[in-house]
Amino acid sequence: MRYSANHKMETREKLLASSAVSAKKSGFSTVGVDGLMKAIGLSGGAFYSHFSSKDELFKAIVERELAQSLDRLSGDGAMDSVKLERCLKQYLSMSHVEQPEAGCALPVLGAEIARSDMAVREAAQTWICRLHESWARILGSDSLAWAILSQCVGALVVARMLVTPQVQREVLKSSHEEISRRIAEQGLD
Amino acid sequence: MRYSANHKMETREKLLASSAVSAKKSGFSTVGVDGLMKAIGLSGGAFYSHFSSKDELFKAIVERELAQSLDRLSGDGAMDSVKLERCLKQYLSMSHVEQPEAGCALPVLGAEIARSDMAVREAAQTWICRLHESWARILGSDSLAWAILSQCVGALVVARMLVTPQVQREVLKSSHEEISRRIAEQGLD
DNA sequence: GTCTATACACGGATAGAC
DNA sequence: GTCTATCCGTGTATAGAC
Repeated sequence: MRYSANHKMETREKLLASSAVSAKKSGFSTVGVDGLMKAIGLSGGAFYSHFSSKDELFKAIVERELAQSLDRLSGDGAMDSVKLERCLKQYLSMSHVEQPEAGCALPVLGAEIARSDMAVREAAQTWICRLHESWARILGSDSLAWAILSQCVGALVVARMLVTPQVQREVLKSSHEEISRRIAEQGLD
Repeated sequence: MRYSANHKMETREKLLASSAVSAKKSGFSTVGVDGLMKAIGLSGGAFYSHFSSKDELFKAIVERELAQSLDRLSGDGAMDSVKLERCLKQYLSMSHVEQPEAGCALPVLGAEIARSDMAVREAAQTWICRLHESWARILGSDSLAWAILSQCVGALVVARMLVTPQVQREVLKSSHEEISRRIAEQGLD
């Protein structure tokens, strides 16, 4: 073969990483296959050697992104209140609001995932539930884990719609305070 | 004139209402001008007698939707704990999850609003801040109002990504419980 | 596997008749 | 104000050469 098996893997990985950034920046339906390929220095036609359709790419992006989020947010198993606080601070930060392309996929792609076919949503559910389980274990409460997860996602969606940095900051700070307060009340396992 | 001034107003209103439904169902960038006009029984070309561009329509949709949300969620001024609970129950319900086209625009259009130009985001900010003020007055806390607003939006975004109704219900119920508990602790003004 | 070329549908927007 | 026709760009996807 003129191209090594390794080459294909590497190209696929580059495509996934680059496409995830583009999708989080501009929305997945907005970006075209041609643009996604050009972004990694290839032509549009080469796309279909890696994915049979754009939808299949989306599923792969969602899986990759959420696996990464699980990694970032669930920690290495030993999660104490300090690490938890650091996690929250990073998620509910202005830099996260300002750089959607580098952050969590749920606030940006949530609506698009919700409109996708079953394959994508099943993938999303699997990873979201893993994320939830991880937090529920740390917090000692299934309900609280879902509530905090929702609130974090919502805070970013709301803050990103706004124009004024001060108001954005207020939104982030409010969720951060309410969550910290609730966790302090609850105590960790 | 062959068409009354009233006719234009009515057509514009029909277009706005119908387009909002389409946008909430399929995403604004996904739907085409032609489809939006056909949905109210007109041809695509007639669109530009009402809006100079698709973006201008989006701004109008956002304003109309958020004004409506403010109306639904802020109540008529006299908001007691019973009305508040009814509001939350409706927002965090399975029918709201299942029928995005009939519900709040923030969870569905939030990401698209965030990517829009300043005109749209300024309109969004104005109405979101009014909504916040209304809730803050009721709750007696700016911070709590932002936190609850974010959590409600986030819960819908998260629930809609999922496939299994039981998990969706759990997400909704968790946020509902946490919010009710927090409000009970806080007390109303 | 990647390229160029292409088929084909649909996007937003405009022009002129009624 | 609405229609039909049209311009022009872009979208996804495929075919065949290398």
